Amino acid sequence: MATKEQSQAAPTAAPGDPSPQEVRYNPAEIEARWAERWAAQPDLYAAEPPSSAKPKYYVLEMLPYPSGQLHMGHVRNYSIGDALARQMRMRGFNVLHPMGWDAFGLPAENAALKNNTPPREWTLSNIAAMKRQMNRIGFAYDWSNEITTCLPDYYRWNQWFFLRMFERGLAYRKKSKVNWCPQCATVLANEQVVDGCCWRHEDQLVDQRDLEQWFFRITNYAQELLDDLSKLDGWPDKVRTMQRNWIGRSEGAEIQFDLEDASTAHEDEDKARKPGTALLPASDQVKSTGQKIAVFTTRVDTIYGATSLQLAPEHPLVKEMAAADPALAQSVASLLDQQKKAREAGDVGAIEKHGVFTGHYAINPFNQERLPVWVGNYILTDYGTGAIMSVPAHDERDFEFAKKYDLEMKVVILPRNSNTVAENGDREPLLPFTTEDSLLMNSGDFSGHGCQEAQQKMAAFAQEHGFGKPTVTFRLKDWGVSRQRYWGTPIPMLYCPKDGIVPVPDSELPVLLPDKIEITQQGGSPLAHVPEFVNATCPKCGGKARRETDTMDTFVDSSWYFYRYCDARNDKAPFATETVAYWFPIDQYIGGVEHAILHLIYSRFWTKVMRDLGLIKFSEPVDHQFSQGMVIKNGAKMSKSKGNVVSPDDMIARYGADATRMYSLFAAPPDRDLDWQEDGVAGISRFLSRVYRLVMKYGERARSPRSAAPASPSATTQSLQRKLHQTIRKITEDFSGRWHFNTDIAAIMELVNLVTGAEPQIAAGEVPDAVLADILRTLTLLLAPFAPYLAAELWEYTGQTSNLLLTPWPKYDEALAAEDQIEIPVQINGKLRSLVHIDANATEDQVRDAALADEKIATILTGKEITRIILVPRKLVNIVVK
RNA sequence: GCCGGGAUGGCGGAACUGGCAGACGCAGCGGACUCAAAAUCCGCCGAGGGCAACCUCGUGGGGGUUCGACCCCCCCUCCCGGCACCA
Repeated sequence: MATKEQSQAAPTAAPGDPSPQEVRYNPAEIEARWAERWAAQPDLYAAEPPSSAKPKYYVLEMLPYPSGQLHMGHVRNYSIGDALARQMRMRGFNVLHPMGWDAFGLPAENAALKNNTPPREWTLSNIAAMKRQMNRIGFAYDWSNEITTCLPDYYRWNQWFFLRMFERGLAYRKKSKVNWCPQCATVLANEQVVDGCCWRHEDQLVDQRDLEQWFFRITNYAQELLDDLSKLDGWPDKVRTMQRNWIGRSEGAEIQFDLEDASTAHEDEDKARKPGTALLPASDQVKSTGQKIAVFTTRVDTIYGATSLQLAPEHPLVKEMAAADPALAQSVASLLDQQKKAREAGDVGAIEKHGVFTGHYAINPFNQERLPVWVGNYILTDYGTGAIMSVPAHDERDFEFAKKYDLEMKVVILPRNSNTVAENGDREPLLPFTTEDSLLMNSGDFSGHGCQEAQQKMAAFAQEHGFGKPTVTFRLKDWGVSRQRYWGTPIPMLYCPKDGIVPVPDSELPVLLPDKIEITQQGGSPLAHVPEFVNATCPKCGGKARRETDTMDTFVDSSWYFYRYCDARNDKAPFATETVAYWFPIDQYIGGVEHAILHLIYSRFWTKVMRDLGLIKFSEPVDHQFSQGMVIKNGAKMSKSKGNVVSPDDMIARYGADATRMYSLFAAPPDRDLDWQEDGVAGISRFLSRVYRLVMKYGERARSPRSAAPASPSATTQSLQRKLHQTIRKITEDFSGRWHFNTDIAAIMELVNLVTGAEPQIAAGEVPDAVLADILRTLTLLLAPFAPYLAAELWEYTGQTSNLLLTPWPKYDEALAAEDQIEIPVQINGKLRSLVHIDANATEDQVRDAALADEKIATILTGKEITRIILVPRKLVNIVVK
């Protein structure tokens, strides 16, 4: 692929002996020329089919939303992946390195409103622009597998999966309270609500609305999603911890409390409204209403300390009670109102606790005590059963609440090493003692047991007697996927007056998203205003049916896109099973940590569903996951609102793509935040310029070596070769896991500095041309993953005609890399006092003798008594004296 | 509050397994080249002291383990990220 004409077309690349002034690194010219050559070979970076004899390697970067502009975060993400993909290819792997577009989503609709541009056009032109940018930077993508999620050949498979999930009960419809963003005019998943606000509109408080919605039953997989985290050794602990917390497994017990019949419960209304005094044993006359209140607790061992039940304001029983009690209805309403106001005032997390006594009592099944039933604003509706038993003595929140409303507290847990209540204080708060070394008291037959033991016994007891059971609760909730938006995948469902909810038959897929639609700001689903879309025929009865007008959450698109990359043009199935079996799991996935819980949980869920559908045979899609740090500037994440955005285009125009991407790898290790400093890019550009001039200067000697290697190499030759092989070793080892590209680039700089420093010796003929040629070519190969344009240019200049991308990665020679002389620090009492130079193979005795013989050391040691000498082979000598 | 991650020169960072703290780059200073500037090249560049050889101090703070600690242990401060009334 390298042609003489092209390299000679470069004004600075004329062979001969250009003087330094004439040779100038011109990235714009070099990069434009190579970009053109690469563009002419569309399959340059294509993966080989599964029949390839090479081992496979799937490197994946998170696909971008096509906003129209790459930002520095993308550049960093993709530079990491590209360096890896290029190196793995040079190391002989069959590399799949695809790219695509997460192309559905709200911004397209907003743009449509603003500029009157159809979302499809807007999106596709953004994609074209970003693809140009990516090619300009020189990312080695296999575009033959490009996917665009907003096109029917992709989203039809979203619909296909939806139908499969519907068949298995994994997609279901229910009316539920959902998070509603007034600005987006749509529902948000729990994962898209941040601090009570919309993830896209930081100041927009999320409303709660009751809507019929489609859900994916991700909770069916909660335990497996949790368990499998421990197998993901190639994932950062941070991400695994975040997912573990998000899934939020709690072991405990569910206990049923009988609700007392209000008509017989209390004769004295006043007394009833002061529930603190009402903790009486249930008398025989008390009748159960037959209604039960189920409570979830992780501390059933404290149940003898329960002094009330607390229901969430939205609890169904509260609604029932309020219906019969206008005063209560009013109180509950004001409770909710207060809560809403507090949230609007910006309170997130815990707000002040309020509660209302319902006038009802429930019976503690363990001791038959009557417990007043309250409504508490601190009880979460959608966690556990939406009701708790309140144990003020041993729970901080219950304590706070009980103090405020003057409810009784009963101490039932004592630390093992104390005997009396007094010793632990009636002091406040009587907070939960650690369960390991505490015992139950005042707990009937369970008194004296350790907490953990009691928890098991009491849950079992409840189960035996039919009023409870051990249970596990998850924080994770089912994934609400309905969105009242236009620009998304239509949900392939029909509503027939006769047959109810009817799935669209596979043969009618895809349900096409209509192109012609007027986007307006009115609430609800835009598709509902398109009669051609809404009006359909019921496949069961042939009568009129109405189409579902909501579209799918765009996280559906990204939950399985990396499977489609393996077989993107398949029109019979989402992918061919064998092809995916070859490429999966993804060897390395790289992306921002902001996707640690949303995307990375959904896609794990999707994989497990696909396994259960028989499409794949494994349970986890990603072998190694890497979360790169953010790109920040002046101490803040780059953002339009902060005005600290640096445009990749600017950087490329000024310093070239090589310098820009290389700086993004040099300025910090990839997992840490990167502080963007333009002077640093200039520094990399200077370095590349030095490399360029060096190769230009000696390229001719590399092309046609005149001097052969002499029998015994000069000291300069040896030191250059040593450094060269040390550098190959360092970078090769680093790529297999450590990924400290910043120090790899620094190592290349050191090598270049050493060669530059040896120019007088090179000029004096001390370094044979063959060695020089080897150094320059190897340097070029080492540079290739980081600065592919310059590497390609120099590779050709040194007379190589092979495709750099497929040229084998250099191998290092341990013998050449080995130091023959080493420097050993000599310490006295741990303080550095001298350095001795000694043969690398010196024995311990020789090292010790050399250290003691050292002039400085000998002087300091005069008159001192040596008590010990510590000798670390090849590392140091430490002489301990009195 | 809970769970992660972090704090090293003027700045970004290096030191891989407890063994020379500050690699590499940026900024700065001095010099060469130039009529001059840019570019390039060479030198210096943690703090304090000393004419110098050198000495002392130094990795957020305090303690500890060790012949030896940026690294391990205990306590504390601050910064970043995630979760947050999850019973």
